[in-house]
Amino acid sequence: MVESWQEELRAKGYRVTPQRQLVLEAVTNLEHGTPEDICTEVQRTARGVNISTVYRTLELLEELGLVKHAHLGHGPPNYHLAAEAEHIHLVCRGCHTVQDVAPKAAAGLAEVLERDFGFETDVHHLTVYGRCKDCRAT
Amino acid sequence: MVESWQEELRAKGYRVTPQRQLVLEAVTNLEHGTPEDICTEVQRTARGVNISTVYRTLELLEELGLVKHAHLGHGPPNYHLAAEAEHIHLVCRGCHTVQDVAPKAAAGLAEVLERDFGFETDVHHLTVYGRCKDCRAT
DNA sequence: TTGTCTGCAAAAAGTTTGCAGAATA
DNA sequence: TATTCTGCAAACTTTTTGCAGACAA
Repeated sequence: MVESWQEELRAKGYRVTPQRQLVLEAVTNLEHGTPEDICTEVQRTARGVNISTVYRTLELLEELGLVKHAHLGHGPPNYHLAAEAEHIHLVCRGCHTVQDVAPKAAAGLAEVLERDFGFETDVHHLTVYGRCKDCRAT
Repeated sequence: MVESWQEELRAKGYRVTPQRQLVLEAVTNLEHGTPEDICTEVQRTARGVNISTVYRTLELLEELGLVKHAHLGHGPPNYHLAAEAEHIHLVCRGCHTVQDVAPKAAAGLAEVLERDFGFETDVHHLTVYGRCKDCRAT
């Protein structure tokens, strides 16, 4: 059976707090968000939640395997639910939009890296920079 | 004919300074380096070159197309010569080492993204996270 | 009640900017 | 000589940490 994450927290000696629930909800709602975004989202419900709590909570949730993060360029990291289907991020260096793509596009790459270098690719964390369709047209 | 970068600088109204030459040499020698690394390398030759000069110079050199940078994870960006053969970075999330790989490994990925999404992949800027051979063994 | 968690404030790390003097063209 | 460039210092942004009081178990 699948334990709830709350039970998992308690089992490990951590505590279930409103802040932790709110941060997880915010990550769920935003789909992709920076710590700053998440903090803002959380504060729509509960004012006064501190940014440092958001950082500490994201670290904890990532340790538990509930959320993951990716680096999408210059800015702060980008968090989303680990439960979401894994995907590749396409970042356009023209308009800075982020597009999600199914991981099978990178299956060949992962295979080559595995075979030739013994490298296990974390496809979920793959970010591809380039130019999107729209920016190439203009 | 190919102009030297010094002539290109002058032609654009910029000036050729010892600092700019040293930063470019440092990027050449280090192959991969953060602004901090580059600053340290430069200071082996010329003490007193300031980190802010390094940042300003890297920005200029990138604008001229002489260097490029990639984001290899949590830390600061990583600069190298644009003239170097393009390559993919494999970053191990265990030991944080960076391995360079020929871009042809990503040819299939680039092709799929081009065909299905009209996305032009900047292979040079591609960073793949995962676990290296050594870290998987232990 | 016990020990963890939070908010606050301060410290770190990385990067940018303003300005006066130094250096290039 | 006329600008551009540099070093320094200060400001800024993002993230981390220490600590005392608040809260979950």
